[in-house]
Formats: sequence, structure tokens, C-alpha cells
Amino acid sequence: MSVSETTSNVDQTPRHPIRLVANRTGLTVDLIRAWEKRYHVVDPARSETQRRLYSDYDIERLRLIRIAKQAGRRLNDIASLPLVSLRAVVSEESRFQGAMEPALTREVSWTQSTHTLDQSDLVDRLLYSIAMMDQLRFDQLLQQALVDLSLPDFLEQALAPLLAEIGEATRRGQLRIAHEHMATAHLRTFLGALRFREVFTGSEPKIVITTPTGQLHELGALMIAALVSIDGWQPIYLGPNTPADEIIAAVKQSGAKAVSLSLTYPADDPRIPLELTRLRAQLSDDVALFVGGSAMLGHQELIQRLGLQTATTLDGFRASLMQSRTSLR
Amino acid sequence: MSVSETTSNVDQTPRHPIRLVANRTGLTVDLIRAWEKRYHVVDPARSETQRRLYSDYDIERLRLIRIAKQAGRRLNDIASLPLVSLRAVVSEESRFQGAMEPALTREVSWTQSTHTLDQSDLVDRLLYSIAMMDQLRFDQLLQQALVDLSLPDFLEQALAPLLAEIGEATRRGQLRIAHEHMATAHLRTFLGALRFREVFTGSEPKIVITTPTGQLHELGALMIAALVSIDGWQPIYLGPNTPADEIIAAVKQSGAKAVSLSLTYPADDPRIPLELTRLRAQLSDDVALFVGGSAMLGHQELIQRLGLQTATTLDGFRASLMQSRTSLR
DNA sequence: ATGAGCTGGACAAAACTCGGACAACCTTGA
DNA sequence: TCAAGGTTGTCCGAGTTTTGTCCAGCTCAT
Repeated sequence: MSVSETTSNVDQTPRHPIRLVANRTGLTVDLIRAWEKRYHVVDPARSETQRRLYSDYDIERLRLIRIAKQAGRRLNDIASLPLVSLRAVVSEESRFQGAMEPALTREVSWTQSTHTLDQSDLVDRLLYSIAMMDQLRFDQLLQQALVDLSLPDFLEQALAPLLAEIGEATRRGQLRIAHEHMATAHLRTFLGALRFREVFTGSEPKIVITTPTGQLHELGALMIAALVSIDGWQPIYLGPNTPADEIIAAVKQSGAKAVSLSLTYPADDPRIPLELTRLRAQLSDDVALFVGGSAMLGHQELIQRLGLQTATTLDGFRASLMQSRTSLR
Repeated sequence: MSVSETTSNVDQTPRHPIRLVANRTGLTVDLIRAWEKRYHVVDPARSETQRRLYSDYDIERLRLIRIAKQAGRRLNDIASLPLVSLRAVVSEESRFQGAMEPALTREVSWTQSTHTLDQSDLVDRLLYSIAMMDQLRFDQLLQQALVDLSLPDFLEQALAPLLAEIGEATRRGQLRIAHEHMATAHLRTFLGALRFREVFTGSEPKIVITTPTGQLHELGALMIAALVSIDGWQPIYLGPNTPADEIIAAVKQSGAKAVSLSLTYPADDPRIPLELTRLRAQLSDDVALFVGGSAMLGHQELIQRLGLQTATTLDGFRASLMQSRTSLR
């Protein structure tokens, strides 16, 4: 399993002060110390003057534990797990099945669904920062949301609603085009960076991600790129508006095992069926072709006929992608 | 030797008084002296009368240290690092905006980067990685170049030539559209992230950056955004293709003191003169309007007539911008 | 002459340390 | 359903280190 490899990749030399660790993990300084005191979650080295010094390895542990905790785990149960198991726990938590350590099979309490409550509030705040044209605040809120939510949750519960609201508000004249432009441009930047939070070894299966000719909106495709990268795929991101022939060339050259297309607007572009048909015909059968996005709904029969994979939710998409990944080997 | 070469990228001739350094770095005069006294962060030359004289090199050091400090580093840990290591430390942090999945692809050479590429070689290697559709390698090369070069040098000596070469190679058929798409999409992400290496206090003067209606290429505008942010401006980035009225609205709402437009393609779009004229007419006189990009050359008389600011090089642009900043107060 | 820069030193705020306390919340069992 | 007990995030106080700011007395620039 590639998990054990990654463990040895993580640098164990102590060099980060506690403040930096807090910044990166989203934990408070107090909490980091408390976890150390009570559960020996980490055991940082010390400087000459007794300041804690953390390694990348420590930071990674803390991050994973925070995520597992947020998903309902007890600190006691996970505090002493090695990094490998932590990764397993977290990646499973974030959707997928997989061999759970027996000790962990206990019921997870899902009682605290407090997130969903805050969500509309978050979107409102994001919208307000856009309306104020306060790009710094907008960025802060996005960062914070990403700390509070797992990446899939962030995309599905924060970003997707936000995009819908921005569209609505602009249509209603509550936001100017300038506001929409600013928000879109910033989200393009923000989403683009998400993909690179993952470590790529180069051995991951590749997936070509783009939008077909005529589809100029790329945020959906970027969300997919960010999403698949945490599931161990390496995205080959081509940006929007790529002709079928070019997609085919990209797949061939890169040896990608899957293609994901995002369809949003215009939904009735006559080029869509043409491009999709051509694409499916030219791609070898063992390359999976996913179609997603709101405009997908209008092409059901076509998708059926071509035998394309679809998913209405990001979660569903991840699931089918997993499927097609395991069928690779 | 690699060290002398890399450091010679930044001008080391002492010429700036401490006051200017304070303005440009956002540090107080007292603090700069204190850092020198306690940690030998910089070692400025002196005038005949003992006044400190700082070089561009010193300024960049101080900027980087301020950013690293803000990320949670201790002064003691970073004060004596060479410039390239400082850049590496800061760029390490910029990958971690907020909390997220692992990271640590590249070895952050805490010590010294050993290899220096000569520029044309770098561009060749970048092109090669594009032709191979090796997005990871492409990213690595860009990242490394940014450590070896200062940001302005990176933009002017690496990125600008690279963009030209990509255009050429695509026209000659040496690269496919798919390659160009991939490279452009990645550069969009990469450049977008650069803007956030800076720490904004909110008190910086603002500049609205975009491209006018019909101009769909945004990389030039993004380069400007990255560039001005190290000179103490806060960019309000609107993405490409913004109508004049919307730019005006953005300026008014944000209170921006300048606007920068990037013109590349198509160069002869008839909307350009219309939009520029409207913009200049509607904006108050104390808002500077900059025009840049290759397509600017075809509109000389218009620019003259409207009294717009232009610059053929990024350096020139920085200089005039600096000018207009000092005239603010 | 007035303001700015220089030096050395003083001072205070901020940040980190540790041990411990506490309240909010959860689980469990009567 | 309620009480008991466990879990966990936050906070406090006192001592240390780190860091930002300020001052006094001086020189220098305009």
C-alpha cells in the first residue's frame, strides 16, 4: 500500500514553533499543548530555552487527528495511532470503506451536526464580504471554512451553495458584475491552490479534467480536480473549453485512466452532444468518462446511449471514481 | 559560484535610507534597527555621516522575514538564513494557506540551493515539461525558479519569455492546444497563488487590476497583481473581461487609488478605445490609470490623448506606480 | 532651528512555559 | 429522566523568554 511509503516521506526534523503549527493545523496553541499533556499525541523536541519544536511529521499527525476528531472520534482512541492508521481512519471517514482497525470499529457519534446550522451563516458572510468588495475578508472566510470543514464538505456545503447564491444575487441585481468578477477570480485562485495540498509521488493514476468546447466556466472542473487529488488521483487539469480531439491527445500522452468533464453553461449548446460522442468513440474502452455539472441533466439520453458515468453529487462522483480505480488493478 | 550568482539577482548596492525601507517593508524604523542590533538580520552600509544605507537585497530580506514571522517563525530561527533559504521558507508557507491535506513534495533546502539555472535553459526545461505533459515537473520547475530568482526577475526573465515561447511553439505546431491549455491553466493557478505570499494589513493603497471587455487573457493582469503586492499595494483583482462601468464601480466602492489594465489579444479590438475613453472620463483625476501588455503598442495616440500611464517593462511599471504612491500622501 | 537619524539602554507587551481548574458536553447506568 | 462520571476545550496565574517600542543625548540635514 502506498500509505507506508508516504510515512517515511514525512520529515521528522524538529523545526517549527508552536505558533506556526497552530496556524497550519487550525488548532489553538492551548489545545495543542493540552493534547500533548493528556494523550501524548505528539512529543515535540525542545529548543535550548524549552520552546517546543515540531516536525512536519508532528504537524501531519495533528492535522489528521483534528479531522478524525471532528468526524466524531474520541481522542483516546486515536491519539496513539501511528500515522499510517490515522490516514486510514481519516480517508475512510471522508467516505470510503476499507479495513478498519478492530479497535476503531466502535460507533461514531454523529449527534453533533452543528456544522449544517452554521452553513447558511457562512454563505451569508461570504456573500457580504463580496458585496463589500473586501477581498481580504473573503479570503479569510474561505480559509477559515476550509479549516472547519473537510475538503469534500467545504466544496459541497460551502462552495456550491455560495456559487449558486452569487449567481442568484447577481441576477437579482444585488451584486454587480464587478462583484461577481472579483469573487469568481478569487475562487479560481483559491480552488486552483487546493489541488496542491496533496503530495504526488507520480505513481497515482491520472485523470484528465476539463470542460468541453463552448463551456467556459471552470470552477466546477477545479472542484473536481481538488476533490480527486485527496483520493489519490493525479489530475491533469486542462482548464476550460478544450476540444474533444485535444482531450483525446492529452489522455493518450499522459496515459490517463479517466476523464472528467464539467457542464454548466450554456446547457443546450449543440456542440455538447457532438463532442461527447466523438470523445467516447475515440477513447479506448478502459478509460472511464465522467460527466458532471448542472447542465448534465439535460443530456440524460445521450449519456445513457454513450454509457457515460455520471454523478449528481460530489460524493457520488467520488464513489464511482473509487470504483473505477479499483477496477484498474 | 551558485551563491554569488543567485544573490546577484538582487541589486546589492546600498542606496536606500532607512525611512524608505520602512515604508516599503511595512516595518517601523525602530524595529528595523532592533532586528539589526539583536539578530543581524541585515548589515547595511553607512554613509559618510553614519546613516544606514540599504540595498534592494536588504529590502527583500526584510520583507521575507516579516512574512515568515507572520507565519509563526521565530526571529532567531530565520534571521541568519541566506536569501534563497528565506524564499524557500516563505514559499513553503504559501502552500499551506489554511489547514489541509499533507504536503512536503519538495525537499525544502533549509540550507542552500546548490544549482542555478541559466535563464534560457530554464525556459527550455519548462517547455519540455509542458511538451511531456508533466504537470508535476512543470510545477516543480516553476517553484524552484521562484526560489532562485526574485519575483520581478522571475516574472520578467522566466515567465514572460516562457509565455512567448509557448505561443510560438503552439503556432508552429510543436505543442498541441492541449499542451497550451494545460500550461495556461497551471500558470493561472501558480500566479494566482503568488499574490498571497504577502501579508496585507488592510492599510495599503488599493489598485484595481483587470482586463477590459473583449480581452480574455488574464495572465498579464495576474503578473501585475503579484508584482504590486510586494511593493505595498493591495490588488483588487477582477479577472479578465470587465466592462468599463464595472471597473468604475469597483474603484469607487473599494476606494482604489489606481487601475491597471492589461491588453494582449486581440490587439485591434474596436472596443478598446471606447472602454479606455469611458474609463478615463468617469474616473476621478486622482486615480492613476495604467495600461500595459503587448497590445498597448497599437494605441499610442489614444493613450497620449487620454493621458494614461504606460510602461513597457515591469520595472518601468513598478517605478511609475511607486511614483504615484508617494504622491498620495 | 527643527526634524530626522544614530547609539545604548530601559521598559513593557506579547508569547511561551507549566500546573491546575473549570464548565460544557457526552456517555452510561440506575 | 436524572445523577455520576468521563471527555475535552478553554482559561488562569506565575515565572521565563522573546520582541516591539520608547527615551536621552547626541550628530547631522535642510
